[in-house]
Amino acid sequence: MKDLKEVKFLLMGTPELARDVFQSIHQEGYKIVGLVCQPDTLTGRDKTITKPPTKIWAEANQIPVFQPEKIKEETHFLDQLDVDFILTLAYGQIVPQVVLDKPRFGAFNFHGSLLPKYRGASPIRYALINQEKETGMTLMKMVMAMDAGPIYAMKRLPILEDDNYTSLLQRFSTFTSQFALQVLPRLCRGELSPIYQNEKDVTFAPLIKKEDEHFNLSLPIDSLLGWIKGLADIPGGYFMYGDKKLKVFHASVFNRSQTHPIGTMIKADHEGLHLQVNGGILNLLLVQLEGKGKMLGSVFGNGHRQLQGQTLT
RNA sequence: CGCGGGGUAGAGCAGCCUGGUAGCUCGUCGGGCUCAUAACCCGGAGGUCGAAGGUUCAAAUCCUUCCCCCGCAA
Repeated sequence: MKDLKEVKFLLMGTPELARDVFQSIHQEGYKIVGLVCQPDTLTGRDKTITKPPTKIWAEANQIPVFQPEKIKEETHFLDQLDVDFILTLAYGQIVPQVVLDKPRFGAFNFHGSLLPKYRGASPIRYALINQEKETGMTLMKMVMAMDAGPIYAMKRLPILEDDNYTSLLQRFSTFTSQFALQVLPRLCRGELSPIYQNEKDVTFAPLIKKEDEHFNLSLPIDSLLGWIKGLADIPGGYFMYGDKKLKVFHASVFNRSQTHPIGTMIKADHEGLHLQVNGGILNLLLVQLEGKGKMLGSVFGNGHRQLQGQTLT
């Protein structure tokens, strides 16, 4: 490959993380021939049309945008394109083989885990849920099986003690941008060699479903804390208090004693909220009752002292 | 007009159904106790009850309209 600036990339990605990384690639001077992202959606109580972050960025930079409803069935947008590499990052749809075959030098994916761990839709969240000490980004060649292709490059990222999904995602943004800029020149020149994934070490990070947002009180306290971190701040997991959701965005282990039935709100006053869970007491530090605003556990407890002694489910 | 919850002192809540001189906790200010304190005791300040209109002798409370916040659904 003569000049890196002549290599034609087709980018595929939808959320903020993809936008930030794509922006770095673009600013570095790489030639972007198009962006593929999820369709616009109607969002919010007033149903306003929301464009994906990557689309907003692409439009601002005069990059052609393609938003197939189902890329499995709509690939005609490829006809007009001349593509050397496809780079995917959190696109949101399974990419069919006919698309993977389009680029001259292959389709590659940035996946937010240390493959072969956490194949699937939610690798970053699952690293938090399982209380991993580190995660990372993997550049891999795309094959039809989800996240199963050979690894071309990988970079590790430590997970901090007080990380949640929001903070970790934010660090992933700059981290992945750097990683991409380091690795793209070598990819273009064909200097990276594939390492096949060891199927024995494969684990999965499936899409987080609605019901997963309801915390499972039978889980041990550390696991529960992992779920709180993995779901915060968006969408935020919850316990049920009566028929209302009580979201918990931040919590800590108060102690590891078990003196009450699981789910008992041992303490609810201006000093805080203490919830008995399996194997310890959780100090709920940032909560939100359905219909109300987000507030500190101590502030919420101050106005809801009747919660003391009640049971969450 | 997608469904639902809510807007009451600086903060978080109760009161509203069954109209009648606005209450609780925290904070704040002053005093007391104490070696001391974020602890405890006593006292005070602070509210046009989201906005406008209506019903009534009387509206936080009932009716109408509007504004704003939040959960869900998409």
